[in-house]
Amino acid sequence: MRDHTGKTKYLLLGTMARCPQTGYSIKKWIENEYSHFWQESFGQIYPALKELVKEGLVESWESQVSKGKKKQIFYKITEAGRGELKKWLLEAPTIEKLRYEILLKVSFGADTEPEAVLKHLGEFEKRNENLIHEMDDFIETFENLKIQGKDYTSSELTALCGKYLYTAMKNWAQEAQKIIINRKMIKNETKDS
Amino acid sequence: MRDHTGKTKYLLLGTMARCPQTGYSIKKWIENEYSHFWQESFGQIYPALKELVKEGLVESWESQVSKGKKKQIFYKITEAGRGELKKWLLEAPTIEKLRYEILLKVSFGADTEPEAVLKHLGEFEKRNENLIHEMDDFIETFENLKIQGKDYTSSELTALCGKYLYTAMKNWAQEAQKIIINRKMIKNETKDS
DNA sequence: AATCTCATGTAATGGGTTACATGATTTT
DNA sequence: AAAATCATGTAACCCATTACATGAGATT
Repeated sequence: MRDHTGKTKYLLLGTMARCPQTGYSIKKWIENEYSHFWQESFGQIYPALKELVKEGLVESWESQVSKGKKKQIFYKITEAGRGELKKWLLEAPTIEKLRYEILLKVSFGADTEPEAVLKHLGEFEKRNENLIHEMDDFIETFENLKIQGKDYTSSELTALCGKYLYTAMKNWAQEAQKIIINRKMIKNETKDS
Repeated sequence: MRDHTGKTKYLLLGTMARCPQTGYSIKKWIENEYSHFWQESFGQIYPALKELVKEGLVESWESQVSKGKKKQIFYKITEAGRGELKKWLLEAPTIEKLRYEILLKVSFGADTEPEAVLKHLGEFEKRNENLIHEMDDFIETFENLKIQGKDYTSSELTALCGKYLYTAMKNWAQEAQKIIINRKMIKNETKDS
């Protein structure tokens, strides 16, 4: 009885905890809400949904294929599903493994290709700056919605995490550029003297 | 002529750019130097090394199996290998995909299981705090080595990135806990009144 | 008419970890 | 003598992305 789905299963259950979903709506939801920290493809989602039905954690039904309606399969979390979700929520999250290719390039190239590395760092800085703005916009939107009485705490927390993370990366990129430039200057001085 | 190895290839070339290595020494090197931002398993490293030899990017030789010496296979980067490494260094690094399971849990659980989420966040905060200290120790070590004339810029840059990142995550975790607690209090007040 | 988005799905491939196998040498 | 570390490697498995296939409905 293996799993085939890793954490996908719980992500699906989590989105369904709010309201019934289709595979497609879940995909869109993840893209909007989590794309910065999580991603799922259709190749994962559709088989995982079927698996969840088999396990009795969700129920499904097809939408009436009447005029002007395309086929849709809706999925709703069951009580057993809520139990499974809660069980997972109580477990300690696994420690994330990061893979920042830019760090490898900085690491290997700061000495041999400083110009290229500086360019990468500059672009990295800019990208993170843009992401910070994105997060700010998100947060503002949520603030406005909150005034209208709706609750967007969890979306806000996610966006806030993004803001902190991207700010850190932007600042690091700036600092790293300074260090590399400094080092280059020292080298050149030594060479000249 | 496919690749089978993703970025592993370049990591191997990068480590060999400094000095010849064995598969084992590369593994240890990565664990010490990059474990926070990159990881490779033997199952990746050994086949990739053979592939690199086939491609003419590295040369290999076995150490003499004389008394008190176990078999080791050394790998040295070739000129073609350096060319390949440089080519990769000039390319823009791919955008990293993050997967923070804790964010999913915060997202799904802030409402239904606030206590569990607060616990996760507390542990996340502590873990990141420890990592900050680790990074500080690294940086200090490098500073001392620098006084002795050695160059550890790239290691320093990596550690600095870690410091920035882990600090951001620690701060976010603190902030997130505050927000959740606040929200719980407001909810309870509303209920009481 | 063409194209875009909605909607569901499968197969191939890629990339990576884990478990296993083997054996020497070093440390306790 | 036992355990840990050094050292190399393979096979199984897992997880995920990408490409492909299909077709309806909406838009340009």
